[in-house]
Amino acid sequence: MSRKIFVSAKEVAERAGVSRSAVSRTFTQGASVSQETRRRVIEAAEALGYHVNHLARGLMRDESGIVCLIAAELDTPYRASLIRALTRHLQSASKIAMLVNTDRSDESVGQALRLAISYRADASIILSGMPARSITDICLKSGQRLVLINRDEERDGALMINLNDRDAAQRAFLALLRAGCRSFAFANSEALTPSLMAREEGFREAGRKHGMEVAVERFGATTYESGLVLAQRLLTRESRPDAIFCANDLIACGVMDAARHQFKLDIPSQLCLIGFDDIEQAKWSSYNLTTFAQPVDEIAAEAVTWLAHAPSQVRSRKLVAELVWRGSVRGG
Amino acid sequence: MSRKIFVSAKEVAERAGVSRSAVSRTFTQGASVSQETRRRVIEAAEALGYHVNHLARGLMRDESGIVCLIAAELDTPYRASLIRALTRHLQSASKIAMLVNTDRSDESVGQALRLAISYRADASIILSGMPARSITDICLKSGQRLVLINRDEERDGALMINLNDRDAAQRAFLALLRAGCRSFAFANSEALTPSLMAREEGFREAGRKHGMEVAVERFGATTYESGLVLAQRLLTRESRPDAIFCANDLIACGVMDAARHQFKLDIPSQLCLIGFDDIEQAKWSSYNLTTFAQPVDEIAAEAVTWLAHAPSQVRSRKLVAELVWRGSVRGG
DNA sequence: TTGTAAGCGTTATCAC
DNA sequence: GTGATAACGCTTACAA
Repeated sequence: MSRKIFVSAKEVAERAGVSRSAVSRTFTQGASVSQETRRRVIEAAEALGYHVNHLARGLMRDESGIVCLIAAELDTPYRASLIRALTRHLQSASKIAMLVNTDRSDESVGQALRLAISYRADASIILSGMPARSITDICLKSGQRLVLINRDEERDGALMINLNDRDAAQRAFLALLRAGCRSFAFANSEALTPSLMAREEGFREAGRKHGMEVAVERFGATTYESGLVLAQRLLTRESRPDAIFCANDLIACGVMDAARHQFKLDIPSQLCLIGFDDIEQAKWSSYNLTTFAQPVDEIAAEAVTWLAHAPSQVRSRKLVAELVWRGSVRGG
Repeated sequence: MSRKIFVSAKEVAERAGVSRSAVSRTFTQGASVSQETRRRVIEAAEALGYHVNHLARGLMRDESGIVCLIAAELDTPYRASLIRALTRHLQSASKIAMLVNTDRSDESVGQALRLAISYRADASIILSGMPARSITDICLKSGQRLVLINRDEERDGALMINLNDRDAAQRAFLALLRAGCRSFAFANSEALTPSLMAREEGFREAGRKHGMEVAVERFGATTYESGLVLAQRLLTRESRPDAIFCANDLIACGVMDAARHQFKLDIPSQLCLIGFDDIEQAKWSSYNLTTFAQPVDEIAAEAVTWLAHAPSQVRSRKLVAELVWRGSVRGG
């Protein structure tokens, strides 16, 4: 099929009139080569268009330089920004990202992990789903690093990065209470992921603590469209909520649009809304959404630092999502 | 640092009581192995957690299975959805995506391409920027496939996938004209990419053809925020436009928000708007934007089909972006 | 500093 | 169908 003919170190060596090892050393960090040899090698390499074969290099070294990113729904705003941050940080650490698109099933995550093993990835970063222990065990036993972002199950030897979802939800409740809201609701999807559930439970718990009922509605995927449906359901209840905490910004935008355009409610005077993630659209003036900011860059930095450096003792990091005050809650 | 100890074919062979070649054949498409041998190999492999080393395999075969995706601003809605589509299609073709995040500079694209060569990628797909000919020549000479999406410069041997930006822009003009608009404007960024410029020129040309002046404003990056500024500039002109064609949806959303919230204009009765891309947010009821839909899935399918199959004669594909009628243009 | 030689884990070729 | 053996392109002792 495709006849690939890349130039090899041997050819460079011949042209430069040195040995193959000299070429290798020229392109290896901290190897000892004389100025003169290096110069001649570089020159020949340049002329021939030589590039070290990382496949072969990965065979010898115990680092391939590859890190596997495993995620579903890559085009979701929050996910996309996390992937961007991760690739950026990885590249700064001289690693390269392999991107595997899974559906939500744990089976497909397992498949992705197998792929990561096949390419001898130095690490895998899992953003969606939770693979079976059998496969993560192989990863870890093989010496592959594993980073779990916003998953709750543990894996010995893996790094878990989590947010203070529960606390944030409680803060959300307090903020809404202070804004004078009396009837609280939580708009969730049916995805039931750890972080989404933690937000729901945190919010419920805060309600309980203050002796207030929290209406909870769950529907479909974690999308804008679900937000529309959720608003429909919540805002037609006999005791209509005047405060809705949404599982994430996408849902919040849907809820807001339905509340405004369908129920003709004014935000925030008749309905206060809080989201989660602080996606780009939350800042858009049509939404101007009060929400919790995911520390995307910090998450990426933590992950990459951990997997690039010595296996430190830290097994779990909890980062905080700060409340960003905008216009969807009174006062502030 | 990290002690990686993956299990090799040799170990599987020993455990299964067969030769290394038997193991290799078991995992190679269309190799001849007896039922019995295969069974024993699979069993041993399973027990040991063996996975074929794609690095080593890529060394022998002339296919690594790796395809390099090169793009800037990965978290932009359109880009993110294209990346999602590409990874999905690549995976269906048993390829794996490597993701390289560039800034807009052509230099960084060149770096990305070098990386692609280093990992012996079967192909590179460029979504942003345009690398120097010197480096693309190396790619092509090495037998690496090259796909350019929405770039205008040619590279012999590469596949170019383009949209009918010019025609679309002309259609946009006609649609706005038919809606009764009298004063036309184009809101562009300063990115000056081929597709953005083609849209601008197509729109201008259509105006000229109908003897109408088209106001053009360019500002900043291709973002929502730029849209806000562009609206500011366009809507304060002495002859305020009642029709604005925007370089893309992000800008359109910004223009719309500024027009509504700042200038208190009603869409579409006082101002008609057309965007480009048909990002998720264009469907959101706050925008309900009439726009051209990028055939994202088709683009991805074209690209992957081409690079997975025999080097067909086709060097360039022009796909069409269809106009999606929503509520930001009168009539329709 | 340099070259020689022995791997790394595969697959492809070749006898059997 | 199977098992040796020779690549593939690189890194790294080791000896010079």
